[in-house]
Amino acid sequence: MKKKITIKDIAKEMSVDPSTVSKALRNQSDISIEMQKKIKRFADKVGYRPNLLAKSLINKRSNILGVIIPDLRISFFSEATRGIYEEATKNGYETILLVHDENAENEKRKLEFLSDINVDGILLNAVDETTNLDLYKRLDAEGIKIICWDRKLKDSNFNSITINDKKASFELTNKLIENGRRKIMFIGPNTGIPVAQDRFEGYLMALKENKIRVRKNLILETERTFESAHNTLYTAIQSGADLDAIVCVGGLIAYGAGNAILECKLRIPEDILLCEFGDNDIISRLGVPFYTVNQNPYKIGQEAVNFLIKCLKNGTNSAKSINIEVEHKILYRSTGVQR
Amino acid sequence: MKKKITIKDIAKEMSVDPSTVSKALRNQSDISIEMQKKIKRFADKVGYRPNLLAKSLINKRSNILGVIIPDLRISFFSEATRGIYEEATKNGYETILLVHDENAENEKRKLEFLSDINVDGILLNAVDETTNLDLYKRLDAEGIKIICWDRKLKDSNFNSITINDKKASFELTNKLIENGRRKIMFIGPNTGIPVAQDRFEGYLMALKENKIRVRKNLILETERTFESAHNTLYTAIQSGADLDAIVCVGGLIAYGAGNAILECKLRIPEDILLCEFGDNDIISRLGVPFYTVNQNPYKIGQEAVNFLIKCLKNGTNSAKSINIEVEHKILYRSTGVQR
DNA sequence: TTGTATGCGTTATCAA
DNA sequence: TTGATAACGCATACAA
Repeated sequence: MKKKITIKDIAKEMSVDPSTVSKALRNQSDISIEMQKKIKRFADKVGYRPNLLAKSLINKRSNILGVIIPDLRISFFSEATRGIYEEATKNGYETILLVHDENAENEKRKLEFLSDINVDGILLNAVDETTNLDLYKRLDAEGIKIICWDRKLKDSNFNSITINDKKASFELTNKLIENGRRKIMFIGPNTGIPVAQDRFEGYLMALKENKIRVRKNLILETERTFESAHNTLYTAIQSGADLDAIVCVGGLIAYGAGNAILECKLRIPEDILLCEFGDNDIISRLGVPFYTVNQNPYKIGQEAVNFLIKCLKNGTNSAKSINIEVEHKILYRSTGVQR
Repeated sequence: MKKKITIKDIAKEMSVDPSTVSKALRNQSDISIEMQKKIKRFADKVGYRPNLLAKSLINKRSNILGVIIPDLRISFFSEATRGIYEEATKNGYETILLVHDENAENEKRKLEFLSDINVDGILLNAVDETTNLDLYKRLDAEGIKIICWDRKLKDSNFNSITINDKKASFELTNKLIENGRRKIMFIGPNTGIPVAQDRFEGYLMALKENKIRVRKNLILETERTFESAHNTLYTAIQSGADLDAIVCVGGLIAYGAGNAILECKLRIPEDILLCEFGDNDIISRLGVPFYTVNQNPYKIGQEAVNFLIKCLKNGTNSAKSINIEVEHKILYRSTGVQR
């Protein structure tokens, strides 16, 4: 096993002091150009690479950003993640990606890990807004900048970047009403995730504006999983729930709900219009058309990184309750060639 | 900014030596149970968390695994990744995910990053087998275990875990022939990626066994991107290529190829049968049925981790030319309820 | 312009 | 059973 070459090794080989090597490699002006060149050439030849752990132990900065996402199967998250790492790379940061799977315990472990390795900042798509709030705050206090994207944290003041969820949901629900639907169901989690609340409010607004009565049995609560959404809706339909459209808060929920609808031998879109947020690939598996809110995931990712880096550069607080809004689009996805 | 609490801080507060604290926290037997309890209680109270950087600087082990994948949009990779991190977590390892986007330069940067932060091992889905081969070997020499999954590296001896690509491709092509197709196109990259070679060989085998002549103009070369695959096939069809089925080496290629077919006003599956490897969500966007090879991505991920951990535990070499084979399934994905 | 000493947070090896 | 010291790889004041 060939040990990795260190500054010490180089220093010994060249009979100079380690500090001289260290300085030379970082273009410190108090080392002669001659010496700098000589040392750099040698370091290059032997394939020297600085140990990031040691570096950031001293610098208190790692140039690493952590990205926490709920799920890899949801294309909204993977697209946003692409925006994040491409933009981060451009700016000289390395990003590492972690998945919490809608599980607060997982999220906690991931966050602590990121703290343990001293990342500079975190781009967070949180499980919910309450469970790990204290931890978010602790990390913030430790100096790790946190930017929330897609899901904001209402009762905290972390900066965030999202679409206007309320407006989008309002527009989406209106589209359904324009299509002649009046028995519109809403299905989402109710664990205090503001993004779900905003979408719920937009839904209510649209109903109200169109003088459609809100019916309790058309409002369903589910976890953000295929199974939960599927079972919840399946049971509801079997119990006689009467709907002609359904607004789903997320992609996995829509996939589960759509599956339940088809399983109940109802047709999409003839009997029930299917809607979701995120323009997610996985819905296409159902082979039916659907309404969706395209959230510009790539752009959300890019802007989230830029926002974070700005905070890092300025050393300003990342908890100033600033929310950046990215524009959205309501789309109807039918099958066949597109994009 | 509240600084993170360290062992030194605890030691000072409790008027003991840092080394005592260190030992107590790690249940070293030479510290009295009394003392251990007292110290642990205090550490807990103040929310002490060990600094992983400092730890692994000494231990030469980080308990971190790096996972490098080509693309997040391809569900095969994301499913495999789930298998990886769930299994890794079970075994007390943290995994960090990096994406190379089929770009060797990216891959190099990611690999060096992983080396720079001293990960214990890497689960690699390589860009190709030649470009960064020296780097793979260097990392291996440094003691970082590397396991290849999905794509093996033919001329090296890194352990790997894949399906039997040749057999799968043979079976897949045979299915097409059973369906009455004779003008079967093959489209894939030819940058020395063995997985593509094996699949190509399987395709050739099936043709041969069925006494179908291999036609040069039915073998197309493309990069692993939507655009490249799309343009390549579009041009071929416009130039009069005559095919009634197409075997695509990967998901993005199939997506691009399928798109080109539909754009040329040809029907899938009536005019052309579409096939791919990986059972990828993104194909569903086309809204057409397709043949696919399900590669058991979750299982590949799990077994890859277990393989890697075994190497780590035993301290055995990870380059012994061992290949683990995971079973595959040929599926026909039509739209509607499924899974 | 170069070298020396010290420290980042942790652990291993001694000595007490 | 506990404490002192050196070390991991690197960086930075300061001395030479």
